[in-house]
Amino acid sequence: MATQQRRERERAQREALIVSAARDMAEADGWASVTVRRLAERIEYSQPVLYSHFAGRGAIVDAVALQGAAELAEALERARTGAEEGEELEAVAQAYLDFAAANPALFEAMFALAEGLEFGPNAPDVLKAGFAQLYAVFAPLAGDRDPETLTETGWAALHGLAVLGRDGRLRPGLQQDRLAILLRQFVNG
Amino acid sequence: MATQQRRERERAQREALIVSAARDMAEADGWASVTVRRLAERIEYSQPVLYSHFAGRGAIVDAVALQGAAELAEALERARTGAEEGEELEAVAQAYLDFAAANPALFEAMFALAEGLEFGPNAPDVLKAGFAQLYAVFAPLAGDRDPETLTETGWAALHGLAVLGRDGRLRPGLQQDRLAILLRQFVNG
DNA sequence: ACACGATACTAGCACCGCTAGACAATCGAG
DNA sequence: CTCGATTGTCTAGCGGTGCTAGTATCGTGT
Repeated sequence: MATQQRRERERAQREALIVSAARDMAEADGWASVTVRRLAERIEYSQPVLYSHFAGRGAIVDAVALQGAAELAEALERARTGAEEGEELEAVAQAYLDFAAANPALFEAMFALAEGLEFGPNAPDVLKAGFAQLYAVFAPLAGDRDPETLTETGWAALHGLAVLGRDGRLRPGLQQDRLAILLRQFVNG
Repeated sequence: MATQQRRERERAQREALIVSAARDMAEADGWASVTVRRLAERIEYSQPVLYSHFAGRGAIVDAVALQGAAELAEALERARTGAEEGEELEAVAQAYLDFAAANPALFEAMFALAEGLEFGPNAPDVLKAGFAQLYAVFAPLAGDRDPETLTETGWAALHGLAVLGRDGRLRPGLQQDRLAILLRQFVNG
């Protein structure tokens, strides 16, 4: 019946609403302030409704993290394909740092909070897509070394810059300089 | 009076007991399982006693993080001074990764949980001491670049390797290869 | 011996994640 | 069109959390 489809559509819409509300709240006041109660009030439903969509609070965080992974992959791809020839690495790396700086709570969900977000061989496609973007710019530098290992190394270096920078553990205002240093190490190695 | 001193000594001892108990529990079952109630039961005191030592649960985490910073600084220094000439960088970098792998909960406290742990100019001495160890091995590679910025970059790269590796986001068993790649980029740059 | 100050405790607050059971709205069969 | 059945939502409440006010107890100095 058509009614059934409308139901499912509305349900999917509400699920998206939950995820985006959680994300907004986290980005505004931190993940600690994202409680199931407040989230329920925000979307104007009672708490059990949330549990009909997600297994628990953790699953909501996971959903936000997954959304973040998708957006990150997209941002990296946009940066790479939109870059001048020969400047893809700089563009992608910059996009990674920009993404982390622009969406700190989202980044936190992806790399600190999410428990059910699998990496490795069984990782969701969006994660693999993100890694593929990094691979596309790092692998050409591998030479005789394993390109995947080199990509992992480059990613980790970039990631460290992002997280330490976000937490105020590196001197502010010098992120560009650090990125320049890092990339020079990689293109010259 | 001498009694007063004994009191203070016992008090300091109990404070250390709290910190080490929290650390042990976190390392054994994760930080989520470190609740004030369980911690109180573990040290065989009631909860308010904890609050006479620390402002709250967060302050206990901070104390653990500070202890971790001290141990990390010590481990790095030991690695550096104990290394063969010319291999200080490898030794220190390896020590950093080993420390993160051996004390995941401690590392989490330091870089994800601690809220009251200041970095930058007002950072506690132990943190500066740790950075100084990194500076000692990275700065010589700076050439015409700012040695502090290069150190920050090297630290970040190393840190990224540590955290992504710890969370299972890089293929296991290849940490050595990645470190080798990373260091080669830095010594050749 | 006794009053006093320090110290630890019991009990309870508001809030958390989560869920059982009651209730209402919608659907399909006759 | 009516009436069970099913689906969906809500109210209320459980155990646990961080934290604290008020009470009792203990050791101390006079």
